[in-house]
Amino acid sequence: MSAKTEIEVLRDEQPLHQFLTFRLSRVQAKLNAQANALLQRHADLTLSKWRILALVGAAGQTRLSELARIAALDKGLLSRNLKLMIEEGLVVAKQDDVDHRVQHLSLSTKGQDLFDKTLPKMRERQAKLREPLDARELDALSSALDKLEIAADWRGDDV
Amino acid sequence: MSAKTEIEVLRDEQPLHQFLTFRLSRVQAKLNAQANALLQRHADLTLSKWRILALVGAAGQTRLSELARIAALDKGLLSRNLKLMIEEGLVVAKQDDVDHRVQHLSLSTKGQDLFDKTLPKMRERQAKLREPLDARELDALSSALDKLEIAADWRGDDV
DNA sequence: ACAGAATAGTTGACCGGTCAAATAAAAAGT
DNA sequence: ACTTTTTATTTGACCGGTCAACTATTCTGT
Repeated sequence: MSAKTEIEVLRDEQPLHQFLTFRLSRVQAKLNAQANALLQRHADLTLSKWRILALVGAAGQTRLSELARIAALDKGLLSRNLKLMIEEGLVVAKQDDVDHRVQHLSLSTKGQDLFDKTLPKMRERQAKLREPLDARELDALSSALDKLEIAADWRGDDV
Repeated sequence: MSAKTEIEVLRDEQPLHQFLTFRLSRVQAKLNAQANALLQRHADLTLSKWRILALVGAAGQTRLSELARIAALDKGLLSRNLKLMIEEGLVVAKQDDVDHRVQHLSLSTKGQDLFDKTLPKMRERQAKLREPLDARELDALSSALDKLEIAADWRGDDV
């Protein structure tokens, strides 16, 4: 019984393209491209901008740091995108007059309109994506994502 | 019964940060960072290089276009990374002598060694990631990924 | 045999996301 | 009051991934 090389084991038991993370990143890339195409076509938005639009909209009023915290988005990314969106008149920023560091962010009417116009399309997409999944799968997927997210925080110092 | 605005509906029923795709991209970003950190620490590899190493290793002998097809990786990405990996002596490229366009790729001994050295760490990580998931969840996650990948190919021309 | 399509791979341009440093203001400690 | 630390945001540098254009070679159809 000769020992198998790692490569043979991999080939036999779990080809790379079945690694959870590998598949995940493929799927995610595709979803990303899909969303970007959809947004471009309907709203002249990038995915990042759409997310920020939705986050600001849902929050009603926030600040950059809160968005970064809640959505785990990069501050730099937020700062740059918000700057653009403010220039485009989608978001309004109002300086706090007690703490001069913070800006209060909210959607302009234009931003709300764009959001209201776009959301149904995105909802429809979400529905299309969920459609092939039954309730049990959705549920399991959801809890699996939660657990993966937690496991992804672990820095494997012992491995 | 006043109609709710889209924003209210969103807030009530399905906040953005619960959108499947949003969570997916967050989880994926974290997993990515985790993998990169692990690889940096143990093997001086990027995630892309590791994947290519594993793909070439598992295939035994391939060509760029085959990798692109199988793994749905970008040709440019592959070309650049392979060029580096060939320089680093991890991969050997041998020109086909009938079709002068194609290069046959395989791992060098050094590449194999690196792969054999790294795979257990990566496997351990995969195991750690799967660990908190029960069989039902793993199963659902797997089939959900397949279904999502299919659904992600749909370009919503009717939406 | 030859023109045009297809295929393999490389390269350049660009863009989004990430990280770290810089700036600025406020809070906390002494 | 004054130095240090923390917090909020901006900016610069960089890197990976994507897309399109380009080169080189082979295949196909007439």
